[in-house]
Amino acid sequence: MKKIASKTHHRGSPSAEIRVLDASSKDKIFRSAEALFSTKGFREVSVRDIAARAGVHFALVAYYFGGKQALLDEIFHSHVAPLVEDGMKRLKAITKGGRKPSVEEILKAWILPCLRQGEPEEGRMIHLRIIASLSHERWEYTKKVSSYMQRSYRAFIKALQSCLPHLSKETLMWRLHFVMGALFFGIRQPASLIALSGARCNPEDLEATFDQILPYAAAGFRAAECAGAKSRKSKK
Amino acid sequence: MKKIASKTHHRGSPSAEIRVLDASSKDKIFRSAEALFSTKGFREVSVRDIAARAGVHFALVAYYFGGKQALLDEIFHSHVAPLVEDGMKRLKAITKGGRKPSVEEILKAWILPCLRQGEPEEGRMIHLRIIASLSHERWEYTKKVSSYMQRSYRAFIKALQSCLPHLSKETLMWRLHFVMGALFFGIRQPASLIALSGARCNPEDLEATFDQILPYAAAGFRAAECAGAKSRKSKK
DNA sequence: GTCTATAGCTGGATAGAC
DNA sequence: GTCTATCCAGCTATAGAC
Repeated sequence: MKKIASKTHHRGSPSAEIRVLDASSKDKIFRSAEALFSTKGFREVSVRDIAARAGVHFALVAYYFGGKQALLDEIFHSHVAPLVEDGMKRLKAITKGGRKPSVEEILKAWILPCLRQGEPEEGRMIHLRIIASLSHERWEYTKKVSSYMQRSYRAFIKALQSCLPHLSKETLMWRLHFVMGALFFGIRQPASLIALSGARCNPEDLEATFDQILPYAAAGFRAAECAGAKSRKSKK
Repeated sequence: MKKIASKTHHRGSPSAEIRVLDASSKDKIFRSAEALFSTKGFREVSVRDIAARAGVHFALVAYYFGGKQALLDEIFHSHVAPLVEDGMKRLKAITKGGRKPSVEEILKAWILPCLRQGEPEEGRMIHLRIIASLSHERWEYTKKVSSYMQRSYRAFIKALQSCLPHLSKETLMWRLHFVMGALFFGIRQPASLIALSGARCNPEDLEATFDQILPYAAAGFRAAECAGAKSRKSKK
């Protein structure tokens, strides 16, 4: 409603990058849906809620996007794709010319895109919450996120392997999974830590989250392989 | 339908501990609801689904439990309370007589109740999924979990503090939060790691999860305090 | 204790007026 | 491009028959 320098969210138009003065109804719906989905998830939010928050009629959701599900898909894509791109870009930057980065550097390149470092404050929280909350809700989206991430995920595992060669690939995968869990959980459930810590820690402060998770995760990655790791790779 | 040695799930009856041959309709509904809520969440599951899976008529849900929400509350309570109890018991056991346990021991006491070590296999996954999925869905339940956990949480933080005295309380709180995130995420979204790892790691294998997370988290806890931790305790 | 029937609500989609 | 009116599906809950 106030700031209107918005990216278009259409995958089909690579030409038009930034379109100012685009606070059309369509745009308002899109932003409203982002905000609501990110806090409440998909099922909890009705088309009517979205329209109400955007100040438009709910019929317009179907008119512009084709339906609730289609709207979600568009939002989802617009958020996941840059995540992967940014991660790959950062990884390339630190491995340029065969250079071997430290664990910290690699983790930083993995974590920062999740926290959308560099983006304007207003959209950052929404962004991660979308990913966290949707992948927590709908199985299809977990699958989608995973398949989107495959490429960058493999590259990161490879990088980690070359700087922690004594660890098995499986262990590295587990540990990277733990990092994602810590990030997503913090962002999806800030209330939990806020309540338990008596408001002394706040996961909504993304800088603090980063400062805290990096040394913790880096040290965790450097831990020795656990005893039974190889013997029971996948028991089930 | 097969094994019927079930605990009663009524908080009001502390006397009757185990009641065999209780595979009544009420019990079937309860179990069915546990299974469905744990995999799909609350909103995604209808009373009709629950009844269908239990093989009874959907009207019975209201008859026995008073409604969908009340059923959920009962399930929820029956799962969270033991979690806290078990954690406290384990913590007491390792600190008995003023003994100072290691980080590993403390974390073990925190993690194992979450994974319900010692319980029969069939119910373990359901249990944690209930907590993870509900606290991801409804804000009230995050609040409820938090308030239930306050007591044991504080005790654990205190124990950690006494064995890692160089770390601030805030840092310990962050790190314990990361552990919970890793656990919950793994259990709620096993598909994610399974897909990304090409089925080489499986978070549904709770023993593997434990083996993997313990050395990782313990090493993470031992990491030095991050530089900016004190200065920007809670910026926001 | 169990099921039928139904009331009453919410929400997504759409045809058509403006 | 926007809104009205309406349809229809699916849900919870409940009164009352068996």
